Amino acid sequence: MGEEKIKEILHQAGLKYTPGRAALIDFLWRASRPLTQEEISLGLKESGLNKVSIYRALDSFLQAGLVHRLESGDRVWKFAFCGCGSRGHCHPHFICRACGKVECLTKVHLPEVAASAQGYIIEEQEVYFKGLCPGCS
Amino acid sequence: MGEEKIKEILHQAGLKYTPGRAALIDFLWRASRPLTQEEISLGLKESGLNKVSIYRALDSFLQAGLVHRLESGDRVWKFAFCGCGSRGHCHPHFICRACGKVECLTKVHLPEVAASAQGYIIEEQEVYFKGLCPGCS
DNA sequence: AATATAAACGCAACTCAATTGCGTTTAGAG
DNA sequence: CTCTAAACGCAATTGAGTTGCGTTTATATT
Repeated sequence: MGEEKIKEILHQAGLKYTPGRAALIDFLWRASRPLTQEEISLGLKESGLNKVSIYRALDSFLQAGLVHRLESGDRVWKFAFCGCGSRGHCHPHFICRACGKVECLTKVHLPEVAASAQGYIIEEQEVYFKGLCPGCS
Repeated sequence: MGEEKIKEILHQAGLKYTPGRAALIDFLWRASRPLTQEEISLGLKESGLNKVSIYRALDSFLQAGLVHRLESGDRVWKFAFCGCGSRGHCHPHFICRACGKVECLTKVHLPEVAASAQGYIIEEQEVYFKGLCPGCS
C-alpha cells in the first residue's frame, strides 16, 4: 500500500503516522487474511516493532474500525485489515483445522437471517466455516 | 436430568459414572446455555469438583460429542450440553456485549450456504450474533 | 465378595497470549 | 523551535488453561 494512502488512513482515524504503524498496516493489507501477533512480529522483524506496540497499535486500529479481530478456536487473537467499514464482520471466515490458517471468504454471500427475536438487538454477525483448506485436503 | 439417564449417557460415551460428572452434566443441562469453567465451579461449589477435573471432564465430553465448546470473544472457553449429536454447531449463538452471556438460538433456522468453493472441505459451521440481550437493551 | 486395573481426581507447578506500569522517545500542531 | 499528547520499549504481571504425578475410585473380572 502506498505511503500517502497509509498517511491518509491514519490521519482520518486520528492516529499518528509512524514507520512501525505504516509497516503494520502494509503487512496486514498484503496478507489479506487474519494474522496473529506472532505472525506479524515475524513478518516485521526488521522493523523491530515491539510486541506490546503491535498489540496497542492493533487495538487502536480496532477502535477506529480499520481492522477486524477474531478468535479462531485456539484462544489467540487474529487481526485482519478490512476496508468494509462495518463494525460487524462483513464476510465469513474459513478456519483450517490442519494448518490453522484463517481466510476471509470475501466472495461468499451471506443470506440475511431473520433473527430479530423479541428484545434482541443484533449489531454484529460472525460466521465461521471449519474444515480443510485446499492445501491440506 | 435423571440419574439413570446420566448413567446411560456416560456409559454410551465409554466414560465412568462419578458423582462429580453427574452433577456437571445435570448443571450444564439445566443451564441450557454455554457456561465457563468459572460459572460451573460456582454452581457446583458444594460438589467440590476441582477446576482441573472440570476441564478434563469437559474435554472428554467434547470428544464424545456430548458438549459443544466455543469462544465468545473473550478468550474463555464456554461449554454447552447439546444432544444434537453433530460435531459442528447445530444452531447459532447470541453473545451479549453488555453482560457477556451466551445463549443458544435453537429456534433460529440457518439457511444453507453454498460455500463449497474449489478444494475447501467444510466440516463445521459456527454462527454468532453479537449485540444486546433483552435484559440489557 | 475380593481383586485388579484403568479411569478419574486433587494439588501444585507450569505455560503462554495478552495486558499493565512506567519511564523514554517522537510525531506533529501551534 | 517548542510543547504536549501519542507512541514506544522493557520488565513484570495476569489469568485461563494445561501438565505432572501421586492418590482415589468405579467397574469389570475372577
